[in-house]
Amino acid sequence: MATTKPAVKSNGVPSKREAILEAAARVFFESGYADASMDKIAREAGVSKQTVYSHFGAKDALFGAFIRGYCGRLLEPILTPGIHDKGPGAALSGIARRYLDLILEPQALALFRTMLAESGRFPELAETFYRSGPLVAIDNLADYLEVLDGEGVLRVSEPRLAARLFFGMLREDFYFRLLLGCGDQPEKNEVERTVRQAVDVFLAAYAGEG
Amino acid sequence: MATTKPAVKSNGVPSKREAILEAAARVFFESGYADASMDKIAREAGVSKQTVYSHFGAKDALFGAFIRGYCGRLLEPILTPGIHDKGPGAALSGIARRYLDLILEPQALALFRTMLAESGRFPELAETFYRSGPLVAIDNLADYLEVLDGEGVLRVSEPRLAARLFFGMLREDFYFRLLLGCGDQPEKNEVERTVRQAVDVFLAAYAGEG
DNA sequence: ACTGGACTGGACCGTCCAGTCCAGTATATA
DNA sequence: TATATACTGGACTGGACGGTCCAGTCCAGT
Repeated sequence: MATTKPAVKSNGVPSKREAILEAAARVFFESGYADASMDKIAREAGVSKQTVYSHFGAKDALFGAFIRGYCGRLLEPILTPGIHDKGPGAALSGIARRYLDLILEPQALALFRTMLAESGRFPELAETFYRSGPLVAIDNLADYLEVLDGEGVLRVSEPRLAARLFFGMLREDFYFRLLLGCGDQPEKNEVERTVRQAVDVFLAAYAGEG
Repeated sequence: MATTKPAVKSNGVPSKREAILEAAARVFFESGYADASMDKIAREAGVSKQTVYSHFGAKDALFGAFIRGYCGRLLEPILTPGIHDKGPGAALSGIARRYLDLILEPQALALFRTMLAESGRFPELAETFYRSGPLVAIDNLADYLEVLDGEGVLRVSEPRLAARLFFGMLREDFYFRLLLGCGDQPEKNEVERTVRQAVDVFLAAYAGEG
């Protein structure tokens, strides 16, 4: 049933389909999957319920479209090229800051919480999410580490594992606190302190004797 | 209405209250909060629905009792004394292994997933969970690191942050994969590899020049 | 023999929600 | 102007679930 119209009509007005997707995003972000109602999504989109159903067929399909739409955009801010030519310290710090900014943002937290809650219901979606989110970040850093190893700047025998440890350090504990909803957004300098410490640890460990 | 009977009667037969709590644990582990039905819990407990309600009053109260009951038991296996007198490498490895065994266990994963999903509905419970789970582990390791720093074995200027980074490294990535339900339980040697690498990184970083 | 309290089993209520149906309206195209 | 298409709005179905109610059973203690 899902039509294949363009997201935005030639006249610049977003199509109904687009309006529904945006409303769905808002509602899913706010309520998760189970507590989001199709009535509310229709109301938010300024569209009748039937229109929602003729575009997306069912709630889970709408949810799938929403997730897939977001996964693509997730990592754009991290994958900025050109940060690699300032030396490993600056590069790692830059990657770290960008990564934390991304995953600590309330919307990203809400999305991740929702994915966790519904991973049982949507195993394939969880997989998609993982592949287009966390995994890409790891792969990217691992590639960079491999280059550094090749140049002899660092000694990293297992770049993928090292990358995973690095991101793990960054998330450290307040990622969980935020997911659990205890504790507020961290202060700028808390983030900075974590970044500095993690980068220091990482560089000290992989400097020469690795 | 909640009676204060002993968990197990003098004749060794578990009381109804106990049976209900056990059934609730099973059902909540399996289905989370929202998808668990009171009818099912009553059925599993071999008890009438009314009995459940006369013991616990409401679904959220039953859930609270269940969570609080588990929080206490969570960390017992980590806090084994006597691992500290084998040198930092062995001690850290021991702590790391125990920690991973604990958090990667399916039941613990299910509990954590449920807590994340319901943290919005039960903020106080989430806080309780955090305090009696992750926080205790961090505090414990931080204390130990402070001792090591005092003895001059390591140079750890911020023990709490260091502890958080250490546990973060251990969780690295497969904790997320497991939470998301993609990827199976890790092999024994995968765990071992992560432990070794994390301990190496940590020791290298905090060895002398800290 | 009687009492009081725990328990059963099942009917029942109100609510919420996904998904369907339909009669009517706007719009664009031919 | 006629016809097809997209859409509206609201009524409706069917089912799940939390929670209540109640008639009746069981049993320990007096």
